[in-house]
Amino acid sequence: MSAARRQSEAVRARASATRAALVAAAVDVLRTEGFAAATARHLAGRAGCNQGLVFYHFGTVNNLLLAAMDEVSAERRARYDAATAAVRSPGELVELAVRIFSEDIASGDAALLVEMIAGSVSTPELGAAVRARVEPWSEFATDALRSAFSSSPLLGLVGAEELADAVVALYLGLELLSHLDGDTTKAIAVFEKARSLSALADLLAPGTKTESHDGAARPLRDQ
Amino acid sequence: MSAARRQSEAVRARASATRAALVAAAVDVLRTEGFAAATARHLAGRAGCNQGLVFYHFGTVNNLLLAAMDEVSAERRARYDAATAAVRSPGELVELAVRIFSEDIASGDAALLVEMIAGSVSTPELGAAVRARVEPWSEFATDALRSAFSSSPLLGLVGAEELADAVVALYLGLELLSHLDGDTTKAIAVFEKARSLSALADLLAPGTKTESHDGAARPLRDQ
DNA sequence: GTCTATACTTGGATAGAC
DNA sequence: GTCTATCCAAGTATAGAC
Repeated sequence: MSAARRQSEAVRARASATRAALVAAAVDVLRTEGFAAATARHLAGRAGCNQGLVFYHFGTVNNLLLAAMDEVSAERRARYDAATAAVRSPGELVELAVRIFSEDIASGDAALLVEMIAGSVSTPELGAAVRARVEPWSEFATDALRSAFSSSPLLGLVGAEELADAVVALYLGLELLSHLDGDTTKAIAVFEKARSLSALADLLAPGTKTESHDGAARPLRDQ
Repeated sequence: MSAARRQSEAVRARASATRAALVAAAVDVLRTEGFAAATARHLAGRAGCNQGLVFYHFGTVNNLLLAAMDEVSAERRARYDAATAAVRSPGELVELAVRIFSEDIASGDAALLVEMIAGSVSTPELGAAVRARVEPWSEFATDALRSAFSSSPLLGLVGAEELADAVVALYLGLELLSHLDGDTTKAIAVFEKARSLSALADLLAPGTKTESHDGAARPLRDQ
């Protein structure tokens, strides 16, 4: 390997580190300080690099924010997919949803989403891009519901898409309320009730493939 | 009445007209262009007056935005109170909620609320004031649920506060989704399903104080 | 690729004339 | 009370040295 080649790789690595630092800073700022605080200067400061690099690497601040969305979307998708694979009943899906909602509100991932959607109201050029990044989550929720509720009569009454949209809306709305209160009391209380309702539903629907679970999601037969 | 007195009243009237124009402009901008677009210059332009008057009358832009919140809160509260007084069953409350949600998403009142909550993330000094203006709506929803579901077993299962918070969260979340899509298709679909579910619930809960009404949710036994 | 410096724009807020 | 003029801070974006 030539010296020139080695250097070009080092340069490339540093550039990619800068890009990653900027994306990480954008994720962090969107999570904790909101859309309006996500300025080029502030993000570059957080990333420990110069303000001009935002424009060099991403062209515009908006593009950096979209890259931040993509970053967390990838993480979340991987987590969610792994978790839904183990779901075997409506009750387990509710249990999983509660866990995911709690984690995302605590981590700020939900806040990031809300801030980008709400921010895109005042930044029309973000609208389509943000929409394209939120839509997959409605589809994900729809699929998860269809799979977990396949033997339940519920989807015959309400429809998987509608229920999925309601769940996504609840996710976003609970994030707004949690931020407003500065704590997750309300969200947690809602989660608890959802849990007990779903347990009841499992009892009333003997035709489902429910197999029960302990605290988190483990099937009974493994105990 | 002295000439001086007449003039001072005219002056006062003009001042109050300016204040009202600024508040109306703030309401309009928050509804349609979002939090970030609500700047002193833009609002004054909409109100047809000078930018400095924002600070003369309200001290800060934030105070003007809070006045805008108060304005629509008063309107909405009057409308909601009148409508809930006529509610006599869970089904009617769901019907009313659907109407209110639809109206508020169409008018932008829901958007105004969402923008102020999301905007307060980046403007911490707004946090407490916005919270104080949102909290009454959770209480309103709690009262409406308690009253309409008094003879229903549902509140024994989930609790009025938790259900109210979930409803408020759904309201906020559906607004976010509706804005994102640029239409209210998803929200309307969710509403339709809520309607059919509540009709079913009314049928299954014969102990409720349902007394029928024209509209869409009339109990079967009256037909 | 990264930095410094800078041009340009927009926004919050105040002073002073009317 | 309202307007004009202005200050100052903060933002986006680019040019050019390293």
